[in-house]
Amino acid sequence: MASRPTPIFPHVGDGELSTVDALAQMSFLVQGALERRVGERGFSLIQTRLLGVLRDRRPTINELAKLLGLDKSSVSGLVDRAQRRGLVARVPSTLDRRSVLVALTAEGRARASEVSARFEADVAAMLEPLTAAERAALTGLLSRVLVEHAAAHGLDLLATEANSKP
Amino acid sequence: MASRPTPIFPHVGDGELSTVDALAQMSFLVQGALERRVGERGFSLIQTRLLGVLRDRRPTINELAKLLGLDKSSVSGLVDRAQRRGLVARVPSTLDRRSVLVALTAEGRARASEVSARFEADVAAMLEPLTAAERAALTGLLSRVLVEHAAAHGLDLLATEANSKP
DNA sequence: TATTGTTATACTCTATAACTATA
DNA sequence: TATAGTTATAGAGTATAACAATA
Repeated sequence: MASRPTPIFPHVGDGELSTVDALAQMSFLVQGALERRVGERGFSLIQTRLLGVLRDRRPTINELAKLLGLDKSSVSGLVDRAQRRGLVARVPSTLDRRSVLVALTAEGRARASEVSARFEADVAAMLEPLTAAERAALTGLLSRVLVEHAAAHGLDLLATEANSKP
Repeated sequence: MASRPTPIFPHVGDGELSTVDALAQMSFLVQGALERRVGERGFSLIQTRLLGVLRDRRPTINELAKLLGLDKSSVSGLVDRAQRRGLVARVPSTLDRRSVLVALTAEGRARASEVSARFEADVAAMLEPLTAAERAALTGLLSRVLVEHAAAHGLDLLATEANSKP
């Protein structure tokens, strides 16, 4: 109830939380877990996302830029660094000789799986204080928010053309 | 139920979500809102956090490093850039002449308030699909998770010494 | 000797603008 | 002409190591 400032930074305190505060703090907690987890493995968050999107896609640089919300020149450098580490490969497109397709290597796929398994375990551990019923309730509430938000914003977190293309 | 890969990247899809997925996606959504919001104002997330922690503190560089989880050299540069923009000031400590205290300027305080108000509004808007009772339930569940996590990890998200010092 | 803060250096990440090679 | 990708450049953000001033 106190007039504590908005937790723009992580702050797990003692007082009552507003829903906004609780959500903000939870997001910092989850993101922090992810960053720490990938950092242990020598990855950045964006490199991890790159590997993540490549798990079920083989996009062009341009498509990657839309998927990740970055400029194509940023993606070019991102892919350079991942390639230098043996995690991805550039495959020339046969349909359009200007394009290159970016694909995971076996090594990259292995690393992506490791990191995501550990991250899942971290988040699952955070949820242990809740009973199964409570977890289900939480999932339901969050899903409602996510689905409504996606509907209201036309899935603005994803460049949807690239995604809906089979 | 499908074997969709872990959403290491934002992905608001159509299938059922696990609690871990829902939480991860929500955290990306919230962080994305924050990044977009502060980006509009020409701020980075870390600059915003810097302003945030300074709202009720006047820490040394070292204390800031603990609060933000960064090396002191990183904080030195961070403060340099904020100072160049007129958002913070370095105040020489009278107790220890090696130390400097970092304080918000009036301008910095104004910017911090603006950004946090807008961010709160964004998150509140996301929660609109829920009834008041549902929001209360969500808050309760998230608070439980946050409090248990803080207890289990000794508040590892904060450098607690600096915080518990009045 | 130990600690506080800065600086030098190196790397990642990001964007804008200019360029090339295809289309 | 327009598009796909790269490169050049500039800047923020981060860490490690070496340093000066103070304790």
